[in-house]
Amino acid sequence: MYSDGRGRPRLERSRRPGRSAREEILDAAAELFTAQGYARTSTRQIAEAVGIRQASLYHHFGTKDDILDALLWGTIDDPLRLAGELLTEDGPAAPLLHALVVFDVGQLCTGRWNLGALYLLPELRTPRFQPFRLRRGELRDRYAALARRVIAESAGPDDAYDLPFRLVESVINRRSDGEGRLADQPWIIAEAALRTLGFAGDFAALRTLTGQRLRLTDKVHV
Amino acid sequence: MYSDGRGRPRLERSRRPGRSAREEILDAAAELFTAQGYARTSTRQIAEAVGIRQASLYHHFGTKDDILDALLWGTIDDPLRLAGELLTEDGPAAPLLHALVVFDVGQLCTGRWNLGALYLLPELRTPRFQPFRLRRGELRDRYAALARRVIAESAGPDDAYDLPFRLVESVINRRSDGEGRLADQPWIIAEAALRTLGFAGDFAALRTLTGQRLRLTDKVHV
DNA sequence: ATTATCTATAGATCTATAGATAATGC
DNA sequence: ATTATCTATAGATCTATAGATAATGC
Repeated sequence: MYSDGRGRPRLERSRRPGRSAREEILDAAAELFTAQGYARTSTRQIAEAVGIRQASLYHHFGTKDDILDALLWGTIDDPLRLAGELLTEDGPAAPLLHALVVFDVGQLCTGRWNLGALYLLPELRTPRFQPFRLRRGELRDRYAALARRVIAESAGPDDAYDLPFRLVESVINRRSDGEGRLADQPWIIAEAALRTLGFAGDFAALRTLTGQRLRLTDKVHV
Repeated sequence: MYSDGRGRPRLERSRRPGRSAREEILDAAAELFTAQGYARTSTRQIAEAVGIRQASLYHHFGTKDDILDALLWGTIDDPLRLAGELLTEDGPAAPLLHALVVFDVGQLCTGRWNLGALYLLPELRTPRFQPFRLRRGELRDRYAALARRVIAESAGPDDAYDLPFRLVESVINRRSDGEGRLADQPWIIAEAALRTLGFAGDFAALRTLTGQRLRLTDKVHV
């Protein structure tokens, strides 16, 4: 890896966290894209937020949409892998879905920027981002698979299988609207997701179970 | 009202529904803004979709964002008024919230375009659209007021008051993702909203009640 | 006279490329 | 030699305005 002190010096001191110029750019772009949207954010604005010249961005990213693409992929890996692991487990599905929701909402709520807002950008509907859309569709499918198991166990409504995923998405809007204590959201949403599926078991027990499980996987994954 | 056959003739025949040029423009802009977003839709594209020249738009709207503004206000009036009326009613709150959700989701699902997607545009966070944001905040507050009544009646979770509104919003994403039978959504979401509040009553009875109520208000409002 | 369109364009962007420059590494 | 920055700019937009034109209404 080259990057430390190589190349012509910048005119300004860096203003961003991140070990490399690439990370600085991603941090600045994340702030601007989530706040203003993609189209309204110019490459000049991103460069200014980093403390470099507009053209210098193109040493690290080939095009503007490569920056958005890099941000998007960074958000999907962890929940997708966790969902895949949980699906392989036997036994009651409610604790599995509970843990997935708590983890995913936690990630959406605690990030430095509201990266989930990137999923709402109209640019994502263009062909450029189809690979990402497909990958996110896989995550939605895994939510649905877990949800169907919970419905079967709880004799819940057959048509509710998509709601847990949608409830998780809803925290993006909530965070954009600047509402509520975000720290509570994972537990609120996880409980609500199970309720929509007809689950009426012991939520307090689920909370402790999920707490244990995520502390465990924390060490492995995060 | 002047407009029929007055003014210089267009070069092309109109391609859009709508009695006035203004309505044609709004229809074209609705299609393009919901599909591509606001920033990526040029005034030239809108004009082409109508069958007029780009500059002719400015006879009907002062600026591009006046077009978006007009679309937004057209979506909020009916649900806001219905929510206000329902809040004045006494008796159990569950049927009131049920009716509001069914109506609102129905409107979001059956429109010619997915107008709810306009709420997700990053441009809405600019000061230009603050009046609209405030108005939509009122609708959210009315949902929350009804939800709190349902929670009190059902001994549900105190922190779930925002979820019905968020579940209604979720059909926007669902429709954007092109998923599921939209005709079912009002009933699915209304039931789910009540479940998140701890309501465990007779959903079949609620469906018939809401059916009657909305057929009634249909005659008055829609 | 009034209205709704048209043509033409000013002025302000914005992305990406070309090529120079100032560091470090070998 | 390699790297990361810089300066300068081409080329392609896009919004909104100015002013002409072709209808109808009075």
